[in-house]
Amino acid sequence: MATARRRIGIKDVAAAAGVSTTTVSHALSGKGRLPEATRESIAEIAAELGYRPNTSARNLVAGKTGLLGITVSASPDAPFGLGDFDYFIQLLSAATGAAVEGGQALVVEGAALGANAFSRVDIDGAIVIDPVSDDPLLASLDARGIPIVTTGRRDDGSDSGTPRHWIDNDHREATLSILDHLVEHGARRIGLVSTPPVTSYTRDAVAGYRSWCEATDQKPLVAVAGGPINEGSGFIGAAELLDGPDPPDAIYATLDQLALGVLLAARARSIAVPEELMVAGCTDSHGSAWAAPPLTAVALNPERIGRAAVAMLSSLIEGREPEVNPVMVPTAILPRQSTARNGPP
Amino acid sequence: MATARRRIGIKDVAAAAGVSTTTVSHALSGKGRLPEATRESIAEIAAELGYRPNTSARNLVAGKTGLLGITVSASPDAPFGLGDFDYFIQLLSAATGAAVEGGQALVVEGAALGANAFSRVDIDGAIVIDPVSDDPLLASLDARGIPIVTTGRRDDGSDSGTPRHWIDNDHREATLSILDHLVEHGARRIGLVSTPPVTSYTRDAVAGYRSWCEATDQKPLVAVAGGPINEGSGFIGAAELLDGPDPPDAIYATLDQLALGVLLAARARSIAVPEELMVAGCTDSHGSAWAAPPLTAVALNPERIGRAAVAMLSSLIEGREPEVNPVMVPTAILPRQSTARNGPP
DNA sequence: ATTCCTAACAAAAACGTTTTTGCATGTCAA
DNA sequence: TTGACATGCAAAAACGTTTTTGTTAGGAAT
Repeated sequence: MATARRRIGIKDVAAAAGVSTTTVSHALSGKGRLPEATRESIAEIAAELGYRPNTSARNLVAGKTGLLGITVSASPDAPFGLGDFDYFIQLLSAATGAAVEGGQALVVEGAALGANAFSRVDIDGAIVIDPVSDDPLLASLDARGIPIVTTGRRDDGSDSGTPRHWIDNDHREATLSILDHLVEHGARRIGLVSTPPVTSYTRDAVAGYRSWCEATDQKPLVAVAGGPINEGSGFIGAAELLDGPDPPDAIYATLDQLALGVLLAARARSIAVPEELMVAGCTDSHGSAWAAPPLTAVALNPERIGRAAVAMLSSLIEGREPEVNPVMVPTAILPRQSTARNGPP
Repeated sequence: MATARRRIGIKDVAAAAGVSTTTVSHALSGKGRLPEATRESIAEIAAELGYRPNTSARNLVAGKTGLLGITVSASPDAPFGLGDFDYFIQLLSAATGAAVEGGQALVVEGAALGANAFSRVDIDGAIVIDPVSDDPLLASLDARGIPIVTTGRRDDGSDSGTPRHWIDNDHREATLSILDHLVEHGARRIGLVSTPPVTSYTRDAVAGYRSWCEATDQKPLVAVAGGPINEGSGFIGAAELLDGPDPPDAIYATLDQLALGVLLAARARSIAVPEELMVAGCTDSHGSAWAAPPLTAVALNPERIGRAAVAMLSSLIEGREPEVNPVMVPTAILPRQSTARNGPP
């Protein structure tokens, strides 16, 4: 019954409209010189017939693949999966949504691939999340001439002349404001637990913390959690501070996973949170929200970051310089019980 | 300095090898009739030149888009995001990985799109996760003649004659074994908290539970948690059982989120877990692992499901009937503290 | 010696678009 | 009245493959 009907092509539209394929193409793309009336009538016929242009054919003449790539940069010392962090999930979801809405296909590559990412599938451009210092992936993409948008700034020693495009939060500012938040709630001595400074957000947070220490005339109290990025590392980092000669009464961790580890370290020592120790982390997550007690977090707006990255990359691929670059996405503090020492959060 | 060099095409290879493009194509694809020696030498030259076939051109002649789609089916009454469930994330990661390894591009569509999913981006085939009854998306894909692999079985009343392809766990068996696990650990009265039976896994779990009740001569004790799938619904469902005339001393929830809600309900009533109430949930997640106490879970192996789905869909697209269909993926019980009433989990 | 077959390759068509070039026709200015 | 120029459209080339259809040379069979 259901006649296996051919897909409607530009030729069918042309035939139906009594014009050439050239004219249809021009009418639909807005190029060429055609009277508005012709354009409209052709567009109408195309819509009636349910014409959908063949993407492969388009890509072929455009010399594009029609694919955007997204991956997260990873340091070889600290491997992790895309699903390990709520932040990535939210960013990816948003990016995926934005791409699909724009009729673009976005392919996600796992983190563990290093420079081999995007070697199997050809892409028109790439979004690289949180680039670590001198990631060979970036060099490889640069060499292939593939446009890149990073989420967080890239740092490869010599600024190689190529213009940079990125989305970022103001992590320095965010750090200052969470420190203020802690002080407001009664903190007297604030320690920092961070990952090694391989990403711009870590460097920014540490820089913010140090400048705050200088301004308030305190000695920085920093633990760098090496190894895998998880609760265990946070636990160890927190232990270093809590068991040290100058234990803090508040800790800010540059990642939610670390903050959860700090919470565990406090529990192991029967230190009451937030009464004896306030804890806050960067990046909100299910884990932070459901922790005991719930963790105050710096929200980074990964949804906006993801959408902005796709938009910026699309511009680049079309050969337009993006209107705004870099894009700065605002942060916000989500006050929860873990910092509610004086009254409600 | 870096000469912006053209991309190597099949013509370049042909020229370098002193043969026609036809011969190169045949040599590389294994088709046509060529002596092995010629094939090899051409392959070598192609590799030397770094030849990579243009995907768009290939797709154009093949009449394909080169894209696989994946989305999760959602009931309009219970909307959720892709990132809401660890299960999806793990499945998606695995599917993405499998696709990329196979040189395929997989595009992820959000859940909230309903039948509109895949209307913006053309795909060669689709993976639909946990299809809900009579999802219009499936009908729409069927109508467009797009091959479908489902994760979990589809149920659309009349079996419409079209052959079905799916990956699944044996949820009935899994349910029986977790019930056994609970009994072994001292449960006397086991209740079930489930979502409405719109997916095959829910129907299977409920069916398993009911047959177990029948076999053990008990009256089923079931709470159906409507509305959004989250801890709140689990809380309400658990309340219904715990505050009822026949309160259970163990609850199995068909989703980890519900199980977390059960935990909260127990805490709200000062019911000790696992001493007074054992709790287990289907699907492992970060939340389950980090809950207080950690939740015993039925692991579903989403990684294997995701990879199998991509493999099966690829077969279908190439026009081959998959070797195994359906694919059944084994489950396992992850014993944790929430069911450790008698001795260690 | 002719015919027939096969091996080894090449020429050309096809896929569905976009883009470039070309060709009428009409309008306006000189 | 003749060029110059704009307008409205079509023909044809191009994108990089795969696939279909030849073509040639050589060997075997008659």
